[in-house]
Amino acid sequence: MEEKYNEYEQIRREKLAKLRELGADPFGQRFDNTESLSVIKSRYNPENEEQTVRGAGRIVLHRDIGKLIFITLRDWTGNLQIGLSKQWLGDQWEVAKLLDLGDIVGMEGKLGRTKTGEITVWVTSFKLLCKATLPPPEKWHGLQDVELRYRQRYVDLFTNPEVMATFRDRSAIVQSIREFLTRRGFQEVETPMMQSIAGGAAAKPFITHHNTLDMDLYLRIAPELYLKRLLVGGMEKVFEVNRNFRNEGISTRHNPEFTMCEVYQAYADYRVMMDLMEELVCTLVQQRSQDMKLEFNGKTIEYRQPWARKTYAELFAEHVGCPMEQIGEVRQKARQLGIGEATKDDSVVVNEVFESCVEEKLIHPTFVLDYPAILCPLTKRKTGNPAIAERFELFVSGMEIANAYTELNDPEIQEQNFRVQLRGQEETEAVMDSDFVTALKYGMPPAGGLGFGIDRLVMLLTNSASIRDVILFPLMRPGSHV
RNA sequence: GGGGGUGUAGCUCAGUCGGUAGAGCAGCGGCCUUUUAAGCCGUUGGUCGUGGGUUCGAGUCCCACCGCCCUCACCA
Repeated sequence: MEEKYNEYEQIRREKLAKLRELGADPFGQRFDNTESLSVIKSRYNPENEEQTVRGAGRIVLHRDIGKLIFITLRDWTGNLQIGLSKQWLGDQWEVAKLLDLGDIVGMEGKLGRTKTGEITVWVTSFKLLCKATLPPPEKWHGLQDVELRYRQRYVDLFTNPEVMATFRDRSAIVQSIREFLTRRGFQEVETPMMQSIAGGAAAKPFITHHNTLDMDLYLRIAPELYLKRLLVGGMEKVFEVNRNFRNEGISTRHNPEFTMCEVYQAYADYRVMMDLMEELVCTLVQQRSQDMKLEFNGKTIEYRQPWARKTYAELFAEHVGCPMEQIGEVRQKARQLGIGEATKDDSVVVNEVFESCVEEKLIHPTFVLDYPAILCPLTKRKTGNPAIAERFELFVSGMEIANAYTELNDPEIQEQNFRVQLRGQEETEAVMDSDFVTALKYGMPPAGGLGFGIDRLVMLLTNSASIRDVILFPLMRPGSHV
């Protein structure tokens, strides 16, 4: 198939041939014994300007002033200026003159400074490691087009250092979470991503098909029911960090695939998980803020402990203005809010009013506890009050960050809750996970369970307004641009 | 799915009342051995998202469609 090259590509492809004539491989080989550019920079010592250093990176700025070329190299630790002089390079000078923005080079030289004080590697030899045949975006503004940034994240990463920083942060956060839990004796496990029954949450699943078994499978919407099977099996403290898939709307807070951390601890309850969550997040905040305050969406969030802990009913009365039990008033409020309440159950109306009146008010970390039991089919009821479930959600900046409960371990109630849930669901999803009920019949210790979305937590910790800014390759429709 | 916004050179962006398509960066040619978004001189580059329509004439007005962003709805 004949390919069409634009002006830039054509010119750079011509340079490939020139480079080969000069004996330079435009798509070079391994380049060993390098140090990162920021380390090289930090090694500068005015007492010793003869240190030999070796590094590699991409050309992000290029100033050719004739017989001397200044280049700013970038690797994922930072930028470093190098100077290439005709006087020092001999045969390689011809190659140096063919270097372009975007090329990747390895170099060796003496670490010194220019007369204006810029730390600079005076290059004694270099190797072209990869010729870029497409030009990078504009050097000052970088890549701004949001669509292109998501579709061509590889360009976004090397042109916009703050994007690289966000994803390095994300990686560090996930690592810290693993360390935090592992240090407390939790064991990381992996449970099925492909499930024959999509359980553990109420979301629309993605469907896929196994050819040999000739059966449909669901990409999981939650790992919960498998992790609790492990509690039955005798694993006492487990967690899993992995993807969930939900076939629902996309927004600044929702991506169809997202990363979830779920944690289960035998012999605990939701209050234990509340303490665990508070400590975990504070540990993460502490690693990036001296005063336990972080900016998010233009607001300063105060993470200093202790965090607010309020019941669902308290918050309802406080922000809606009437007790949740007074269903007549609640329904009136719902109508004011434009919620079509007529055909809905009381509990659903109450919850919708709660979601639209209360959640957005919870800016600083707030645990909302003791939800109406009807909303919580997998949760143990409060002792002495079967209408209330031992469940909490954590809100920060109006965003649901975590969801946790004392796990229901009574197989009879569980089966009953499943049956209630099945009513009113579509046929494809209406399958009872009877094996899970069987597991409970063998006996699951009382336990606390906790789930939190890694992506949203990373948003908070990195002050990212959209979930797409913390997911390397957010889902996009196939585009025609690229 | 509804509402609002947006799409112009490789990138970042202007484009007035409907009247020959613009700048900066990048590129190409030239000068330059200490530049800092290097500078100076010259210069190439366009299916104005796509398809229709109105008009003597459309980047601009109208209709439809496509992508993206925001928002609402949906969302245990």
